[in-house]
Parts: sequence; C-alpha cells; structure tokens
Amino acid sequence: MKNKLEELRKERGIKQEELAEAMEVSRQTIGSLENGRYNPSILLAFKLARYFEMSIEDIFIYEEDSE
Amino acid sequence: MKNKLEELRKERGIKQEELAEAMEVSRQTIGSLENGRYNPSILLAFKLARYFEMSIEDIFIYEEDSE
DNA sequence: TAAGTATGGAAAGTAAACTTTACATTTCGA
DNA sequence: TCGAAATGTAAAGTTTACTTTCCATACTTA
Repeated sequence: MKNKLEELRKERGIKQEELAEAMEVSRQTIGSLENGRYNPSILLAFKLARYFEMSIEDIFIYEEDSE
Repeated sequence: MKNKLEELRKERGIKQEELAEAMEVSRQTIGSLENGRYNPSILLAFKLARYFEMSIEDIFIYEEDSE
C-alpha cells in the first residue's frame, strides 16, 4: 500500500513530529508510514484522513495483493 | 468503531464463511468484526470496501476516541 | 426428535502495528 | 561551514489483528 503522507505533510509545512503529536502517535510511527515500513491501523488511517480533510482512499492507495 | 458488516452481508444473502473466503480470512475474523471484538486491519477494510462496492468510510463508522 | 447448518465465542499462538530508546545522517539557516 | 533541527532507522518490548482448534447454542428440516 502506498500513501501520500509525506507529500500532504510537506504541503502543510509541518514536521513529522507535529503530525505525530496531532495524531497521538510517535514520530517514528509517522516516519515508518511515510517510508512504507508498515501500514497504519484503521484508527490511525481515520485520524489522518480527518486531519487532512480527505478520504482514507485518497490518502492510501490500495493495490490488489499489496502487503 | 462501529460497522455495517452484518447488515451488508445479510443484504447479499451470504454466510460469514462465504465472506471470509472471499476476503481470504477466517470465519472467526468476520464474526469478530461483526460483533465488534476488534477492528479490521486497513488492508482488510480495503478488501471489504471493494467487495461491497462502498467506501471504507461508509462501512466503518469512526467516532472520535473510540478504540 | 434427531441431524445438519450457521453463528458465537474462548484459548493459545503468530504476525504486524506501535512504543521507547538510541544513534546516524541529512538539511539548512546563520 | 558550523551547529542545530529534522529525518532515517534499528532493537527490544507491548498491544492488537488474525489463525487454528474447539465447543456451545440456535435454527432449520427431514
């Protein structure tokens, strides 16, 4: 699964750490999502979508059989 | 987080086991989601959304601070 | 009533999301 | 070009999603 987190975050001009605080997760979690080390939980995906005022589907790109 | 899985599944007239097979998860996973014992991973949420031809947001209802 | 079918749910184990800590590397303004 | 700020990433531990196995219950239907 790919995502637009880094792009969206930079558009807003905020640091990983600031986004992490807003989402109530660690900075490392945001970094790991941006760099594709793992996928978010659905709860974190919802929070990110709400934060960026977009749908989950617009931020996270699901490709069949991607892990 | 609440969801409409049981309702959607019954509308289609399919069994938990059939939905489980289509999603490539166990029957117990579907039952656990329907009965709110835990939340799906984002990958499973995407698969379910694609299956029911709806958005994740229309199937899963996120309420602030719900675990 | 008896047997089969669908669902509920527990227990124990595995996998993946997430944390904290720690350190290295990149970036950038002064 | 120096130092601080931002980011990358790994290791070890916790939590939660998910599996397999198992048994109980409810609902048909013959």
